[in-house]
Amino acid sequence: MRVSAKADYAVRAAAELAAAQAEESPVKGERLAEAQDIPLQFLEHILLELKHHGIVRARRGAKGGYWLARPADEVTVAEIVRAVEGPIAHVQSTPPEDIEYRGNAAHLQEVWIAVRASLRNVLEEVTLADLVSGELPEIVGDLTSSKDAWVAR
Amino acid sequence: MRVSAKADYAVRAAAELAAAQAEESPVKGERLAEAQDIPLQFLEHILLELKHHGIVRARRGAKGGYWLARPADEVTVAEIVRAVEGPIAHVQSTPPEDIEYRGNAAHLQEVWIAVRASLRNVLEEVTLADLVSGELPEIVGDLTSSKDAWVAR
DNA sequence: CGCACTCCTGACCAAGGAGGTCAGGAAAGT
DNA sequence: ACTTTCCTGACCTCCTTGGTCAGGAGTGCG
Repeated sequence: MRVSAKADYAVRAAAELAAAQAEESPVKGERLAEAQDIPLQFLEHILLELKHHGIVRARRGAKGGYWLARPADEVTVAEIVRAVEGPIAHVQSTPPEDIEYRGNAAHLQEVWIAVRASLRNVLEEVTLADLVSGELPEIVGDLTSSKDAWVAR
Repeated sequence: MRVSAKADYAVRAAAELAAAQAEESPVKGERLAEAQDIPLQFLEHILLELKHHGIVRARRGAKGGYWLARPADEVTVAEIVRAVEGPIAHVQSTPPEDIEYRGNAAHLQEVWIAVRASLRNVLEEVTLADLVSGELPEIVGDLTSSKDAWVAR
């Protein structure tokens, strides 16, 4: 139930690309790496994965670089996380809807389904445009408004 | 963002213990392992962790076994997951409230906080008693009622 | 007491993932 | 031709996952 460095890096780099969408020229990997303090060579692997998933485009050579394949308000955080981490909220590497629980754990499946749904409610609502502008969807505001949400347990 | 086998096993075993709370004698590890089809020796390690976290108690010898340290309606799924997996929704192994994001990713922190809060909303609401009875809290019903929640993406 | 039973503990192990680095190749521009 | 930048695969170290194995220590019973 943790977020990997890769996913964190991927979202941050994508946020930079979203912000740069106005400029009509691609952004170099080096600039992304510096802006977000991410190891360059590792970042390029991540960007390649995003490219393979159709989230990002790239061109090589002088004046080359990366840019978003779609408008920033059509790319969700969920997409990016899935591109680099795989499916969200799998249990033992299988999707919760495929698991059959026995005995007194029979209803555990519904709990894991609910967990996945609640993650989706956040991650699929937030777009890169939201992230860059800081105007996050209502659900994020609701969830973060409680003081409780900001303390560890 | 996945649920480990260990966490899944731990919750299932705990559910069996919750159901057995009426019988006034401890439950053997072997019986738990068979009821939930969990490798016995692995399960005993897990039960030991739960014991160290004060969730479970145990006695050895003939007529020994495990039982819940508290009533089943006072033990949440969140507690069990934390006992075996550690803190929920950490990013790069640090809690989201301790991370400082720069540049265009500045608001990413709020997103991860919201992710954690939404997980807590589910995992801290569901108790072992809920799980065994099948009468899950309202929030779980809300989240699982949509057909959408049951399909992969 | 002695013994069977059950939990308790640490060591170990194979496979894979996390989080990178390195070296070289292939397109694009000038 | 040459530089720039992405593209790709190989490699690396450390840690986690999902276990197994061997033995020790407490508990109850005859």
